[in-house]
Amino acid sequence: MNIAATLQSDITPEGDDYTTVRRVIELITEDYRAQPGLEDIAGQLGQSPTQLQKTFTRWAGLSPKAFLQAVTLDHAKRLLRQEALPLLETSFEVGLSGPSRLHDLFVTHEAMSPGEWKARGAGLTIRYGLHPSPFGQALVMITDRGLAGLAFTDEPGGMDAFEDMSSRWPNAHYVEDSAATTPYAERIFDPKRWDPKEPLRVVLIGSDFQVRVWEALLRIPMGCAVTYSSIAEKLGQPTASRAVGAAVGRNPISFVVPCHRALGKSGALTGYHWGLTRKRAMLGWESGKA
DNA sequence: TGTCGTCGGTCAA
DNA sequence: TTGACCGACGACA
Repeated sequence: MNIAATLQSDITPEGDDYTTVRRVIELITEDYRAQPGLEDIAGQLGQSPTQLQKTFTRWAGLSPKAFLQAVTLDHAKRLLRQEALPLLETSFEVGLSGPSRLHDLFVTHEAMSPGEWKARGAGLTIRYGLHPSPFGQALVMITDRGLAGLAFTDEPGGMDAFEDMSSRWPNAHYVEDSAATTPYAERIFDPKRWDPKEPLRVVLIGSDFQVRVWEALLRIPMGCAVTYSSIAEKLGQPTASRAVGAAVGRNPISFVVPCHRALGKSGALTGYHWGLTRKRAMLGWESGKA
């Protein structure tokens, strides 16, 4: 078995686990007033509590109880209280002093020129592939300048995600090439391989305002969260929180550009392009890794 | 809950 | 350039 195949098999169980995790999140959020216990949830999924325990530990390194706690409103509010620190002004280097930062995914980024953005991807070759991830199937898109897109889907063929992404750069040339995208997928979802010495290269394709918002998101450490309005403030446009929300929503490299760490002022998750359930899952997963 | 003010982004003239 | 339209917001009753 070669190295790539080994890594693939490392990732796959987590990918399968996501189906279970997703159902659990759906159950507790649909019915959170009833506060279903572990036994109830396991029963509804046709699993034993022990099985469920194993699934969670494998997926997030977290017990189901800790995970359920991590997706509550209270927890979101706690994350926001940590925001009192001037997180967004913290550079990557300075941020290294915080322990959780050491586990974060390190990224170098460049933005496309406005001309390239207006051309809607003309002259650009985008290679893509569908890969298992802890949050369902992930559609990875790369250019020769680095990672350009990351989307999620629960559909077997992932066509919904592909159409969503390709409509952003309709003039680009798309080539299915999962051999090329596999190394990216393996790295992105494996915290053990997040290495400041070898930052992940990403290319941000968007309008000027969008790119500034996405850069701000990249400065939020793992396991932390900020509000839309605080991003607007940091950008020097304190009244633009609503526009920030719209720009965050257009983030083409979800998870890597951590749009799931942006919350409403009340701690409410407010929205997520790839589904609120996935946003909860990401926050829960991160709280286990941070 | 609902409503309403506000401000950028986007797209079509 | 302009104007219409639309939010992953936020404040308030």
